Amino acid sequence: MGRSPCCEKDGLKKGPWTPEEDQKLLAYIEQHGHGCWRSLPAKAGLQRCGKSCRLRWTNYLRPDIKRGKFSLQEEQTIIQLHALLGNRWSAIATHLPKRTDNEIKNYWNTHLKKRLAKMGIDPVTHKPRSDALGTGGGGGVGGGGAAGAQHAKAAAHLSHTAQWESARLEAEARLAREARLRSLAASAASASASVVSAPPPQMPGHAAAHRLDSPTSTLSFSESAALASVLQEAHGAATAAAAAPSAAMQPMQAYEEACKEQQQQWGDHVVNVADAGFAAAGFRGLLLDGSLSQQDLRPATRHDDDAAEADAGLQETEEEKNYWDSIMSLVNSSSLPTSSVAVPAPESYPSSASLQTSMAMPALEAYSSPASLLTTSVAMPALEAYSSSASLPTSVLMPAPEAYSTSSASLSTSVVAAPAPEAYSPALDF
DNA sequence: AACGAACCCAACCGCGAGGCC
DNA sequence: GGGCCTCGCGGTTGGGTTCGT
Repeated sequence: MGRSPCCEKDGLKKGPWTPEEDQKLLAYIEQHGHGCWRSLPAKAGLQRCGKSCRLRWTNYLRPDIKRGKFSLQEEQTIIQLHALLGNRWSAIATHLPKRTDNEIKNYWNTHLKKRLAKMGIDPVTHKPRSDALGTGGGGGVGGGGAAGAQHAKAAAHLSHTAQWESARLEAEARLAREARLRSLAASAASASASVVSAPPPQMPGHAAAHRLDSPTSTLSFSESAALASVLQEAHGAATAAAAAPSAAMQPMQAYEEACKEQQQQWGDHVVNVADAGFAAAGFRGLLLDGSLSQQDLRPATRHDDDAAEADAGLQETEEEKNYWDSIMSLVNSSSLPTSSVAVPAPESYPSSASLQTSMAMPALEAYSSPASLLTTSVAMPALEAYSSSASLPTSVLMPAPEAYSTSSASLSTSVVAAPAPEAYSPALDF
């Protein structure tokens, strides 16, 4: 309450910015940097509060801002990250180079939210709408209870995953910032051979040169690449899984319809239904369990004893499946930048279990040094290391958030402590 | 052509976190 | 340790534009 008024001083202008004001602000920042936002308006000759100036700069005038329509890949990224992070727009923005959190937020609210709603998906929970009817009232005692328990478990997993991802993002952000600072310091000290790799293409090089960095663009490349690698590998594993006996796949006609609709609505992208289905299984499993769901992959036959329970569970997961199928179909239909991200061949993932191994290690490796965050090719481990069908314990795959403490040193330590891929023997198979 | 509804997006507002004194 | 200040974030607003009748 003791807060000092920011924009309430008399004489300070509010509302839309004029071109003259933009020019003044731009000229001042290009010459001096923004420094202290509070004192900037007076120095720049603007009748605005510092907050307004900062907003105008970060959301509109910043030179490293891409304007215009969002690409399909950007939409996918937003949807997927929103499922993980919720309304943490700034965190989401770090994955989308040249997009501001405000722009993403607006795009979500005006486009994506409605689109998901149209598809019958709750944009808040990212679960099918009908889900609420099944579990909300707690009406079903028998099968509904089992389904509800499963759902709660899945939700808990998802929540845990989101927390972990959140902690990971923060750790990566810190590391990336440190790495870039080191990089800048190194290049300033010596113009000779570069110690750390050059800034990635998406990085606003000129902004860095002018010390006009956006606070939200520090790790866009590394994080995007890391995300892309995970998704790409999920896809790769799914492709391999699709080569397995056809009995392993459940019919998904509704999903096929959704895919067709999406193809019409979202653009003319090729969607391999079987492929996407398994990719969905993989990605959904990753989100909910940190592993591929056996239910998704096992043959249709099962024991009679747990048939009823499994039916209930299936009904539950079928809805989730629809959602993640639709998301994964988008992933499937897009072309990820394979040139920048080393992607293992699908053959490297002979089973669902190996998916766990392969998906975990690149991410872990990526944290092994701050510099590696800027060069994803360095981060990728040897593919042969992941050919075994061994599954990894979740604790190894996903270190507890505490492992990603504020210091990069402790992060590195925790990563180094993880066993080498070879250490994951087939004995761990389920 | 006119009007209202719906949509879009830049900008504002309030709050919390972190740093500094 | 506590208060103040600055900054960044997320939710919300409101004015301009587009669409439908």
